[in-house]
Amino acid sequence: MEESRKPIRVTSFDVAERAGVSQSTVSRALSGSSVISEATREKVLNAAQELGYFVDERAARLRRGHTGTLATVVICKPGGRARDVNPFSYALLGGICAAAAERGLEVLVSLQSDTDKLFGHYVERGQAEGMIVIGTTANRAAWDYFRGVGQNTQPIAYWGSPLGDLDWVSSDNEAGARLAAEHLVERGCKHLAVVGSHTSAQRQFAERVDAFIARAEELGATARLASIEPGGERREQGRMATEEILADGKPCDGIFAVCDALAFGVMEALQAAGKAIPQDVKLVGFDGIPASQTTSPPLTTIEPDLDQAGRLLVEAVAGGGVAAEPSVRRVPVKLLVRSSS
Amino acid sequence: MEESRKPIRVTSFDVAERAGVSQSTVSRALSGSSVISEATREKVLNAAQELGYFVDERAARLRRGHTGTLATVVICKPGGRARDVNPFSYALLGGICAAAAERGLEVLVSLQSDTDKLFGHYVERGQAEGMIVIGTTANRAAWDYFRGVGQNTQPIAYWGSPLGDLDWVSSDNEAGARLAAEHLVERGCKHLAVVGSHTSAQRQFAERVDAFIARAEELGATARLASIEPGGERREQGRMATEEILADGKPCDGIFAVCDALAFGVMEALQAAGKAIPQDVKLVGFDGIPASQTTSPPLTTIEPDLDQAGRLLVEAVAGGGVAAEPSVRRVPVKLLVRSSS
DNA sequence: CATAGGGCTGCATAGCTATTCAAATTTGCC
DNA sequence: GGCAAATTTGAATAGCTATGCAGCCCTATG
Repeated sequence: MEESRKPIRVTSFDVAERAGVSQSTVSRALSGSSVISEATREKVLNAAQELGYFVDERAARLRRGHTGTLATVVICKPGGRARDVNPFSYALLGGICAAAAERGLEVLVSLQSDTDKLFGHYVERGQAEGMIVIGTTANRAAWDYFRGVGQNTQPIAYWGSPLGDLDWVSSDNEAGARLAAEHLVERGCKHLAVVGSHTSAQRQFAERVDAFIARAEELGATARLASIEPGGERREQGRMATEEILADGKPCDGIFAVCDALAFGVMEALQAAGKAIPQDVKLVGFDGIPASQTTSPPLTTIEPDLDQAGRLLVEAVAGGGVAAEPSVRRVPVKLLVRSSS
Repeated sequence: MEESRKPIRVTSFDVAERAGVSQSTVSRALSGSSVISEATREKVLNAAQELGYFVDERAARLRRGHTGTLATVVICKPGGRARDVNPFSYALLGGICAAAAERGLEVLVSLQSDTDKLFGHYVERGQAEGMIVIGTTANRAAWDYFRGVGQNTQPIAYWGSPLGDLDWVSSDNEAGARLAAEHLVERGCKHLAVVGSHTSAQRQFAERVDAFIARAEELGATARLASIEPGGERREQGRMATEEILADGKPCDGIFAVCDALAFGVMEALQAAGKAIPQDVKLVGFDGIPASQTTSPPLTTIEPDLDQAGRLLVEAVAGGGVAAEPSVRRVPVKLLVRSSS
């Protein structure tokens, strides 16, 4: 019963015949070429409409030599479920899709984690004109692989790599951390702590830590770093770092967690120790993920503009002036004041 | 300075020449055809490697007549930011990507909200062999549009439509609601309430409500529906419905919110009224979004398996036996017991 | 040794569009 | 009215691959 499976495509020749013109004219009329007279264009448009014609992108792309597509790779935790992907990555992906749509580009998405199945040759295969690689996971092998891909595939942009020197676009970590410090001091904190780390593998975190401490001291507060243990879950890391802060006896009335997931752990530890938030200790996070709204109290946080982030990434890949400005582009951030501070 | 921009592609002819065979042999060797001898395949593979050859998918797809691609449309709130897209939609998208990858398919993603820019003719344009349309937003015009698209575009599957009769795949609402009822009764609740609605536009919710009430009564508990006001934010809807429950004087020691976002509002209202969770009132949500972990107390919820959901959606579109089983496929759910119950 | 048959490979082509170049038509102007 | 210029259209082709068909070579069998 493979009967009516005859996908006889309506081609531009069919449209041409019906409109009484040539195939070239159809092509030009439909792609909006200005050399076609209005009368002819109308005829063609009608014929196309009546026949239910759509341009065959397969052929068009072969002929044009490009696809108008951007490949986006999301690097995730190996063996994870769809639910385990960081909500931040998803939201950033959303920003990329929106920005690409603004420029009339399609987006090809691929979640990659299994180190033995990595693939990044979309440009070489003619499936896309550029690549964006994002993630929040320290899947070293995967990032290394895509750094390698980037050597050959020119139009490429990264976000969130743990490799330190790879990102083209990132949150404005300095501005965000300064906002956090200013906010906490303004709220009356004198003795601050920042939960984060200062390794080269986490340049994002390091930038936040440095800027926070610098700004806090500038404003006359003390500020110390509570380093997280490498490996393990963020929440757990936050909890442990906080316990350390509480244990060493030094006063602490304000904490900046360099990402929201850490802040959740901080909150847990503080509340377990009987500290009231924000009365005893004020808390600020970073990233503005959705879950930061539902904590109790809701978490004050630094929110990068992910639509803007998407735009910068897409522009870096599809735009013209990439080479002109090889420095890291910074995405503006906003202080979201909620009840934890 | 447009000098060295000469994208002289390495073609299969180049590989053929280098390997000393014909282009057809190259094509066959690289696509794993079994008629090629091992010796020849090796020669070809080496030549391809040395030349850095990649198949030009543009040409291959034109020739083959198909693309191995699935278009996925995420319907969102008009005018929203990337952050405003429901985390559930994102996670489901992740499940779809994973499932597609399992079957060797590419995924083309597009977020759509602006009613005047809707587009769903990826199949007709030869960009994909099928479509998946998902969302959690009652963007009527958008859903209507894609229902129309589905009339002509055969391989299509939907999730989350408010149109009532459109979905091909959905959570196992009945099983989930029953689990919730059983759990609450088991925990000692006698007087239950369900926060949700019973309109045809929200078939998902209605199914959960019905199954919950039926199962609760079966187990000897009372159960009543607290309807949410149409329109407005979920959290707010949950808050208001809960206030109603508390106001009418009837006893209530357990609440089932038909989605997590509603549950957040319920929690807020309960705590504002001085009710302790879970001591005074136990609470269960539905969806298992990440934010349900960070509430205080963490929310017990019904979690659909989104990887499985992705598989069912992809199978519905790419698999063989679609027509054979036109009924709605149900995605298994799991009770996630946390401290709110 | 002759022949059949199986295993591999090459030739030629189709798939549909965008675009170059030349041709045809119309317009403008004296 | 006639000619140059401007506008609009058409014919032909390239883009690269996958595949049907035919042919080649080598082995096995009688």
